[in-house]
Amino acid sequence: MNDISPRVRFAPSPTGDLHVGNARTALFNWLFARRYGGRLVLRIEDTDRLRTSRVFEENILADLAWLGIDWDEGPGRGGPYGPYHQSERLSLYRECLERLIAAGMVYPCFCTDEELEAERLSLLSQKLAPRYLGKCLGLDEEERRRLEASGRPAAWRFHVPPGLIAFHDLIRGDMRFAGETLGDFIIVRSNGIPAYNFAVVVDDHHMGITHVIRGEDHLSNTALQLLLYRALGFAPPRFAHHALILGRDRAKLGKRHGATAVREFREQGVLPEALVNYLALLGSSFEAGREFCRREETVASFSLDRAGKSGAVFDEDKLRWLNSLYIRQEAPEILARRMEPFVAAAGYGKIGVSRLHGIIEAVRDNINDLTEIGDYLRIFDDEAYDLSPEARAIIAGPEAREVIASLLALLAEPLADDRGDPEDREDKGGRGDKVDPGGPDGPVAWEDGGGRGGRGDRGEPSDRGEGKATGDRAALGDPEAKEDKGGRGDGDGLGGRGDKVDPGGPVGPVAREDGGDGGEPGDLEASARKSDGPAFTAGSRGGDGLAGADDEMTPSHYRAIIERLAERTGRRGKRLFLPLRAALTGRVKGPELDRCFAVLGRASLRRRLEKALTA
RNA sequence: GUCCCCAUCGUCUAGUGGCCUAGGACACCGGCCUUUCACGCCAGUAACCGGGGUUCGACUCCCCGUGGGGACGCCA
Repeated sequence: MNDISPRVRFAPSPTGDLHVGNARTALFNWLFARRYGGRLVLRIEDTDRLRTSRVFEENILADLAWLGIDWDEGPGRGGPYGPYHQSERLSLYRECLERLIAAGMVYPCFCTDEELEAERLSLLSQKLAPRYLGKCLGLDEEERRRLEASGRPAAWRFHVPPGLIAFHDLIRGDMRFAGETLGDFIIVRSNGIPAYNFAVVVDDHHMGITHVIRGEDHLSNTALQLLLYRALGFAPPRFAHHALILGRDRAKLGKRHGATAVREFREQGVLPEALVNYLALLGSSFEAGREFCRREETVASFSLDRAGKSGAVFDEDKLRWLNSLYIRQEAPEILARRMEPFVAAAGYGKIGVSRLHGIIEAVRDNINDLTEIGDYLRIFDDEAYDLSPEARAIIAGPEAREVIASLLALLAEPLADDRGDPEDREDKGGRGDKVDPGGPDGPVAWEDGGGRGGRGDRGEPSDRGEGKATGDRAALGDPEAKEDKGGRGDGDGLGGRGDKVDPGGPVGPVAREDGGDGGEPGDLEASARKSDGPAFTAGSRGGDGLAGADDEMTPSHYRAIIERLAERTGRRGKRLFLPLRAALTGRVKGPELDRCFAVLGRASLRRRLEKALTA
């Protein structure tokens, strides 16, 4: 075993959910261990019998796992320094206590809570620091024996010797405390269970911890612990105290500041990668002013001396911003899987995979957290179709009705007209819009693809980079395809009202247009955006109102249709789009309209337009 | 109250004596792009807590104030 490699630990007490502050401490330790090839020990500090709960412990472990913070030794993993629950290490503490008793460095204290409280108040009223004055230290043998005989339980206090206690903190520099100001503290309670400072020292030493990285709120405990190391003859580890996370009011982040538990963020649709990124960034900084930094890179560049010394306010806006970045570049399959619980929560648990992918691809640029998918699922759900007051107001205008009616008419026209040969457009290079939807100037869009690197998903270009032609079923390079039962390639006719036809449906490739090549690290934030989505074609039946499009019209087809609509009505811009958006989605904002069209499909489109007209 | 820590835009930060007329990001505000909102792109508003030193020269070093935070439990 090499003594060079550091051993750090994260030691939560299972008395509540994992708080982001603690999660950040855990992350720092994890980062430190990974960065320097050390080991992370997870130790459960369950010495507070009343508040400790098994459920909390399980939740904490689950939250750490969710964050991707794994430990090398500890619950569930074992290790050579176990057990890893303090409640199972009582004999060890007992031994150490005996040694201190033998050395005469501790004494039994018979003071009651009331006595202690009275002393505290008295000191406070004299404007003195509240601390134990050592009443029981002066007990003579006889009194001591009498108290013991009376059955009064005694706690053990460590007698703090006068003198300077100095140490070097890896983050804050040289630190010094005067022993005189400390007051004797309890190391073993009257119920025989060790108190925090004692258990920590005994465990950190016996577990071979080399670096203690924890919050600044433990700074003053360090002095006490150092005294214990000295008394026990243990070599102390190195210490690093990071600043705390603050709430908007600059006070230590707590319950009154809203969401503070990792669990809550998870429920709010925050991705673990985003939270980890944010926590690593908070009160610190990556090199070169980077903000978006994946785990691996964070590990590679991690250093204790990049940690700031002052408290940092937790900024949910920034967390959400990072989250939106991760949502936008996450591989579709993974994103879809992450969305599952939220989709189910919105009541669409049975939606078809390809259908879901289509919707996700259409809206991912519009959402900042996973819960927002619910809204969009509803928008695309025919059964939930409903006009918001704003939408209703827009549709009420005669001009709007005219636009809607025109689109309806246009949709009724022979398909041949607006359907083109979709193949190829979104090929990697982006160029391709051949489509030519029946009109002279076909859509000229999608010219962006070209030089812009893609969305820079460093790492997993292949999963999404291959823009696939849409019309062609064969092209489903979509890995997810298999999940769609029987993606048999039915004819492309729109003849069949999709519902019945082919449940598995042609799976629209979920890929995005961009070339996966782009992405040098760092360009994500500036990556190219617009892409013409895939054809959100026919979907599997969901059993809910999200049957899916009944044809294979792609966004580009619809662009062409919209173009013609513009010609016919002479309306452009918001005078054209707003009524359409309102009528189709019932909302005034949302994903690009052509994508919405494609997701809905022609039949649904018509039904909605008709409904809007009669609304 | 005592002890300890901290102090650059609203927020997170870069800055380690001259490169600073202080840089980046979020948020905000404009503009552009998109035949619409959003996304994206471009630009803008906005900070060195105060006072003394040290120095040829301080955001950077020292001291004192002030402000904020943390700790003062038989919680961890």
